[in-house]
Amino acid sequence: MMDKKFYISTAIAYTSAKPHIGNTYEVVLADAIARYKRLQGYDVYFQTGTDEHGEKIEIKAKEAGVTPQEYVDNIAAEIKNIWDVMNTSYDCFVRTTDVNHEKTVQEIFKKFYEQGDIYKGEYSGLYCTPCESFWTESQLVDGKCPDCGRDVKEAKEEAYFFKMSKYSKWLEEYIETHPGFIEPEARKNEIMNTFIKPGLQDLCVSRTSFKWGIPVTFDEGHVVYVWIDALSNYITFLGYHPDGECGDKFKKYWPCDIHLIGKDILRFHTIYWPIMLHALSLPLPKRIFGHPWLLFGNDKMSKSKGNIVYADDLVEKYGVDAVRYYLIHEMPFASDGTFTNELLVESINSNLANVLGNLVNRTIGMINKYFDGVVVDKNTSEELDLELKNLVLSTKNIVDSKMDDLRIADSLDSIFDIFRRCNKYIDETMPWVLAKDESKRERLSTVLYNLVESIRFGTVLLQPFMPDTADKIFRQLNTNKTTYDTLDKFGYYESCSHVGEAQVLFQRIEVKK
RNA sequence: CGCGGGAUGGAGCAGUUCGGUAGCUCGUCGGGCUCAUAACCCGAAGGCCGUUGGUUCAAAUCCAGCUCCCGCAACCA
Repeated sequence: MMDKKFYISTAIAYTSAKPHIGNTYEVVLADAIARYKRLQGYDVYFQTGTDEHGEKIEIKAKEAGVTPQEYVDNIAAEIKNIWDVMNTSYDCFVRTTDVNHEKTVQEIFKKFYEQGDIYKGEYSGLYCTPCESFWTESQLVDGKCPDCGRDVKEAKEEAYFFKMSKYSKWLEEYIETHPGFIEPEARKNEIMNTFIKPGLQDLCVSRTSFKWGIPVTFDEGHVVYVWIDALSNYITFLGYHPDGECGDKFKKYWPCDIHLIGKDILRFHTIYWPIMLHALSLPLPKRIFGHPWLLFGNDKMSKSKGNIVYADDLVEKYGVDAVRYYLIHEMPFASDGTFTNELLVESINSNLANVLGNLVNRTIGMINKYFDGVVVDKNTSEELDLELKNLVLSTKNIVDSKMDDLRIADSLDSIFDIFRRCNKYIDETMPWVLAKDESKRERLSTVLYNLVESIRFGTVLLQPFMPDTADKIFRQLNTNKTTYDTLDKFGYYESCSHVGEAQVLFQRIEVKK
C-alpha cells in the first residue's frame, strides 16, 4: 500500500471571473478519478486551486474599485464555493497569492537565472497605449486592439526570457520516447508539429508593465510573468524548494500522476512545464491529459455570446449528483461535449430517474411488500441468474481498465449496464408472479437477494461519480459493504438485512413543450 | 500548399489502429407486464456511414482529390 500513491491535479482557475459549467467540468472529472483511485486503495493527493496574478486582475480590480488582493480573495472564495457545491474532494486548494508559494517561485526564478536558463532581453510586440496591453498579430481584430478598437504600435519592454530553445531537442526526444505522456494522442501530434519541431522560441517570463505579480528579487520593477508562477503551483504546495530540504508531501507524491487540464493550455503544460522541471532536475509528470470542452449547443461558452451556464445554478435546480452525472457522462474522451438544458433533463429522466432510481425503488418496494423488508439468500440459483451475476462480477475490471484509459464517461456507462441488466432481470424472473405461488417463496427471496446484491455492486462503483446518491442507496439497502474489496465475489450483502423505506432518488422532470 | 480534428438513421455519440453481417443512449411506432417514479421488458421502422475516384473478392474502416464545420497558429489563463 505504501507505494500506491496517486497525485492528480487540475489546472488552477484564473480568478478574473466566476467559472462557468465548462470550467467546472475539469474539477468534477478530476474528482471522479481521485475518488476512484481512493476506492481502489491508493493514497491519493488531489490538488486544485486558483491562479491569482496578472495584469487582467489588476485591471479588473481597479474597475471594481478594490485592491487586487481583495478582488482575488472574493473570486477565489467563489470558485472554492463552487468546487464545494460540486462535492469535489480535493486535498488542497491552492492560491498563488500564498506567501510560501510566492517565496518558492522567487527561489525558482533566481535559480533559473543563476544557472543561465533565464536572461534579460527585450520583449517587443504590438502595444495598445490606452489599454496598456500587448497583443499578438492573431489577436488583433482588423489590425486594431481587440479591446478598444484603436490602433496598436510596435513597442518594446525590458523583460527576462527563458531559454526554451536550449531544451527543444531534449523535449522532442522525451515526448517521442514516452508515449502516453501527452493525451489524447491527436493533441500530442498538434503540439509536436506546431511548436516543438519548428523549434521553440524563448519564453518571456517577467514583465514591468504591471505590478500585480510576484516580484523578481534581484531586479526591482520586474514581476514574474504567469507561467513560472502558475505552473510551479504543482510543486510549491508540496513543499518543494530548489535549494535545501523539500517537504514530505513532495517526497511522497511527486512526480504527479496526472495533470488534468483543458486542451487550450496543453501547450504550456507539455512544453514549458516539462522544460522547467527538467531545468530543476526534477522528474516529469507521468501523464498530461488535455480534456475537451463542454460547448453550449454548438457554441463555445462565452460572455459575449451570453450563453454562460453556471454549475451552482444547475445544482440548485437539479441536485449535485445529477449535474455531476451529466458532466461526466456527456463528455466524450477526445471530442467536445455538448450542454443543453434539454439534454440535461433527458439524461436525468432516462438514466437517473428511470434506470437507476426506479430500479432501486421497485426492488426495495418488493422486498417490503413481500418479505416485510427482510432479504435472505435462499440459494435457489437458476440458469437465469448466471447471466446477471457474470455481468455484475465482470464490471469491476471493465471499469478499472476504462478509468485507467481516462475513459471516464464510458466507465459510468458500464456501471449503468448493471442497473439496466437488473431491470431486465426483474422482467425475466417476474417476482410478482412468484409472489402469488406459496411454493415459490424461496425462489422469490433469492431473486430479490440477487437484485439487492447486484445493486450494491453497481453502487460501490458508483461512489466516485455520485457520492451522495451512492450513500442514499446504501442507506436504503441498509448495508455497510461499500468497499472495493467487496466486489471480488457475489454475496457480501448480508442475508436477513432489513431494507429501509423505498425513497425516490431522482424525481422525473416534466418537460413542458 | 501552416498544423491538427471532425462529417455515421430525427437528436447525441461509438465503431475507423489490425478492411468482412453498421452498434449504443434518447426519440417515434407496435406489443408485453404491473413490483415501480405513465417507470420496466420485448420487437419494428428509420442510415447508399460528407462528396468524387482508386485499391480489393470485400471499405464507414486503406489511398488520392474535393466540400463544409471546428480548434490551434507562440507568450492570451
